Amino acid sequence: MDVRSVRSPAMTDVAKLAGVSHQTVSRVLNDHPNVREQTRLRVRAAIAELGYRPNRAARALVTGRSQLIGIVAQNTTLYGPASLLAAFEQAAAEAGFAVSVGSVNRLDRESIAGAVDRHLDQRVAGLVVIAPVASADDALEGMPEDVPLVTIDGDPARSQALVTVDQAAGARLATQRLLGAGHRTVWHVSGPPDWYDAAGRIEGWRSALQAAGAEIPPMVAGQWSPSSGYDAGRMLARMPEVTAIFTANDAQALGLLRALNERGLRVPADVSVIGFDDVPEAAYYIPPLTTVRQSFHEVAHAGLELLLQQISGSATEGEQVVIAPTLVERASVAEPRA
Amino acid sequence: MDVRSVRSPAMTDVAKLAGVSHQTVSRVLNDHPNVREQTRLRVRAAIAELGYRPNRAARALVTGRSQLIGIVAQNTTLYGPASLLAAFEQAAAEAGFAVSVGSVNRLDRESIAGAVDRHLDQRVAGLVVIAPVASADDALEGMPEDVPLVTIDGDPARSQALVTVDQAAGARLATQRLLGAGHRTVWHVSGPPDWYDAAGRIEGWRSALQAAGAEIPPMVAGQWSPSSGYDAGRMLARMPEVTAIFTANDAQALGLLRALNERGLRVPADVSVIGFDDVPEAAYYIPPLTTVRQSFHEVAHAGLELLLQQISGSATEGEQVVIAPTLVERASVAEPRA
DNA sequence: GCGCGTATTGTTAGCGATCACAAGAACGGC
DNA sequence: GCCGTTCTTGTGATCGCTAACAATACGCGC
Repeated sequence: MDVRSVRSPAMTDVAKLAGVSHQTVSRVLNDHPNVREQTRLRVRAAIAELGYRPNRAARALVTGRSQLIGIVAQNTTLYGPASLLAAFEQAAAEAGFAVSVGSVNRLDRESIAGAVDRHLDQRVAGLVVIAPVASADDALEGMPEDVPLVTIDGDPARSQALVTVDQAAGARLATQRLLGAGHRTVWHVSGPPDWYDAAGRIEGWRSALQAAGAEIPPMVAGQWSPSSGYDAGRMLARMPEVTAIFTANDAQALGLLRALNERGLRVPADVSVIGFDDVPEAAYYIPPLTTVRQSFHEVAHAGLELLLQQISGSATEGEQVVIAPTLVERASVAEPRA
Repeated sequence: MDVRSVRSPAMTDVAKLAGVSHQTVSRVLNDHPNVREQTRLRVRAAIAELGYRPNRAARALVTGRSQLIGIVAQNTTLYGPASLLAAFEQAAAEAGFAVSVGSVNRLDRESIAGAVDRHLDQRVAGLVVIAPVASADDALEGMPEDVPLVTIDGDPARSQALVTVDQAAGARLATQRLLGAGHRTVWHVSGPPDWYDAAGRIEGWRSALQAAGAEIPPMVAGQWSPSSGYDAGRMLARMPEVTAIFTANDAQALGLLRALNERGLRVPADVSVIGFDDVPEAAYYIPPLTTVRQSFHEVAHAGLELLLQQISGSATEGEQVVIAPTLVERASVAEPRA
């Protein structure tokens, strides 16, 4: 009696206590139909009494699948990826899956492939890859066919399961808002054009101008960083004809706002600005930033659902989900001065 | 010949190809000493030829330990936690470990315990818990003794392995900088006082004032959010005697800057401000924010090292590591007006 | 009463690694 | 030439679970 077992209880211990075979315990655990209600209860009681928890490694060994979902993301320090990651983790936890992260520093083929490989090592049940540039998509080319895969932000032209945000629609929203306020045209500080997101926003901006019959000014090519917004701002501040600017993200807008401020230009009185992302700080920029919000929560949920469908084998081939962004009105847009 | 095996190769396949027993393959894989060099090479070649990768589930089953590290964090959307997570993931990957995240929404006992439990289910090799408030520490009380555990930001009074940033030192740095610029005293907008970080910053601020013989003004209690900085700013802006403010983090400082700006106060000409965190955007606030930087990279590395020591059994009892923050000078500090 | 289908439970055989132990080879000392 | 070490390799059991199959019980129709 005094000799307490050091190791945690296994299925056979539960079986012994409940007076059944270990297989019956397994059936109860996996909700198999053909178990008598009374037996099921007895097993449940034994499980509770022993504080038994199934050994996932053993299960993974025999089924060949773990309850782990791998996620490959880049630069998870930034607001966007970090939010996506958090949303994913939460959604997965609700579905009984754990999430293993593999962040990469660069989005080249090699880095991505390495991260994917590490996850495959762990025998993940499925894989989510955030592939915002073509090179990341490319790295997925040689993937084994049999592991469920969902791509986020990837190339819609590929036939994988994919979740994206309709960047062009968001850009159109922003551009139309500025045109609607009476601006003759809208300037755009872009993100790195090899990113799908940036390309989509450029396209949406262009198409909205075109549809409105407005002049299409040259695009100012930038990066995602505040510093590139700052640089663009210094340049645009010298051009009096610039009265409305749409930036590819909020960080850029922050830098832009500072550059305009330094040059003595007031936002929105002199220049109107719209960003993209709706980071938590955007409401406290000077002035509060009107911006486009993309719901990472929706993206994560849609992505997980697609993945779970594949895992359970009920997947429709190459399904794609597109999430619509929305415009968040704050105080950085006004009519142009007469 | 044409019948290609569907399943991935196992150790016995490698053994057969190399003409040795599976046990010898295992020895090569685990770098056991007593294997003849020639044999080792033959096995390595066979491994490469088959593209063999060991099955972690099988290994975990027999050893009782996975190559997974669990990490419990709150609100991983914020810059601080997100950075810590990313740094940890990277450090762990270098050491051959995968990282499983469990974010929690609230820091109460129950949430933390739940996240810990889910990780224990996965049979993690070790656990990192970010425990910035007492309730999180409390949740760790009932933890099984045998799983390696490192706490980040926890209570130094407890005897666990712990990594913290010396918040008080950082606050002293900021306060002394402002006093050094000639301000009679420094006001402080605090974080939620039940957070260890916030408490440390309050204490450092107080002690620096005390040491300098400066008057200690009432503390303005805030949250971590920009809105609380904004609220504090609106109040402080009405008080002409306020010339120097130290905020508990950069997000607060952002809100504060906007409130001051709205009231027509210039920073740093009228009021000097120092923040805490050095978020990437801080350099692009208006004006660029002088702030205190804590190196998440160092924290993560120290934490992982402590954890790996425990996992390998070479741990010194209850070791604690303290990381020193540094001051980052920008443009939000100046001498007070005469 | 016999046969058959269905619900419930048990038995056995792996999954793919590690561990403990044993066996054979090589080598030096007497 | 025999014996005891040390180095190297192999054998068999085992981890805790699920899958496949077997066995038993029960009910029903003829």
